[in-house]
Amino acid sequence: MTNKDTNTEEKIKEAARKLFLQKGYANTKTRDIAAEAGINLALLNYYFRSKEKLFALIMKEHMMSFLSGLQHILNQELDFDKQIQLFADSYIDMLLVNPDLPIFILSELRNHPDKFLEETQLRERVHEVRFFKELIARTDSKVHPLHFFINLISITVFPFVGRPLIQGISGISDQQFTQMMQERKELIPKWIELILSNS
Amino acid sequence: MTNKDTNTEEKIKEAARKLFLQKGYANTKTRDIAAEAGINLALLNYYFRSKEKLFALIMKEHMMSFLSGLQHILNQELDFDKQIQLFADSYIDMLLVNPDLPIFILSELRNHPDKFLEETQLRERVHEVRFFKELIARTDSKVHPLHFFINLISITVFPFVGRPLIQGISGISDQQFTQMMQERKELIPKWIELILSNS
DNA sequence: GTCTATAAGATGATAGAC
DNA sequence: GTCTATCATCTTATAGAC
Repeated sequence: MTNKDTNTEEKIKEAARKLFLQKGYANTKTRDIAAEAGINLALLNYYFRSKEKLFALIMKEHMMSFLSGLQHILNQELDFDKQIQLFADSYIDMLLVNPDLPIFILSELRNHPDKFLEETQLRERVHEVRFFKELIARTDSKVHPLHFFINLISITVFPFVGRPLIQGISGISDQQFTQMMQERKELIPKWIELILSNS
Repeated sequence: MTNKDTNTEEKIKEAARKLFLQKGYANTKTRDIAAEAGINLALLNYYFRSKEKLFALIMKEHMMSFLSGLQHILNQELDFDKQIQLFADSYIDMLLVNPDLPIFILSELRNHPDKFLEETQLRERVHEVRFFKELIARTDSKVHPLHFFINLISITVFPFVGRPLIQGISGISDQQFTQMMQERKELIPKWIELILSNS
């Protein structure tokens, strides 16, 4: 672990993370990864057998970090209100650091519909946790509780997925965009509470 | 126009629409398009010069239809409330027919950051219309009106982009998903009104 | 306009020397 | 473990016959 950064295997992974995230699987060439890592093309296959195996590794890693954040937050022993605040706050912070993560995951998920969902044990990891039980208790029976979870994820994550369109339409700068996302950390909990308490 | 469907040029375009939408630019091969169209590979280049030129055509077409719907709805001479209802209703109907459209546009937009935004004249087409003026009038000065537009787009469009995750986490069937999207046509206007009237 | 054949280059992967 | 050289295949695009 001392020379983790100069370790060849780790250098390749680091380069792969960066390029796959930026351009997706199909647009990233093994030669690009080798160049970015500053190593020879043959080493990629020596360490990871194939482009596909390397990708599966990176993809799983990204999905895990995306979901374990979700899982961790939603299982916190906090008041429901605090939990939503924590969710918006920490998830937006994470997205400001990794703005390309959602579009990467969602567009690759489209190309491999089942593969990654299965091996991530998505449902087992996020389901039946405190948050959902509380959510169900908070909603009347006329509206499916999932609607509110969808809303929470939507207004938190979509701005990052739709960023080019949002900036294209409104003309706001990168700095203004970041500023607005910061504002949403406080606004989202208010909006969600409002919607929940009037349903 | 009589034989529009048997017209070779149109057959190629139709095949390209289907495949590009489904798999994106990089994952679609010119051979796939030719096969899907039932014609020879050389004809693709005869009619459209290159894969890239054909793609640019299709992409622009999709963006236009995505945006002209938006533009048309938002410029309607209706009460603000009715306008939001019309937006949710007609946009969700469109998305139920073209569920892959948002992820296609957004992931290709990532790969060609500026190209398509410029030639679509995005801002000119959507900006300064009735809807936004009304939106600004409805909000107090403490919160940027764009937040509410982002919210409207988010809760309408994101479920389709995040569909694999949503179904993966919740385990709902395709039919249940469609059912919930139908429900959202009435729910979204209520939620948006609620948020707007309490800001 | 439409086809077959093929050029020209890109790309993933491996053999073999060091 | 790391490199160079190379293979085998895929992919876009074009030349040229019909």
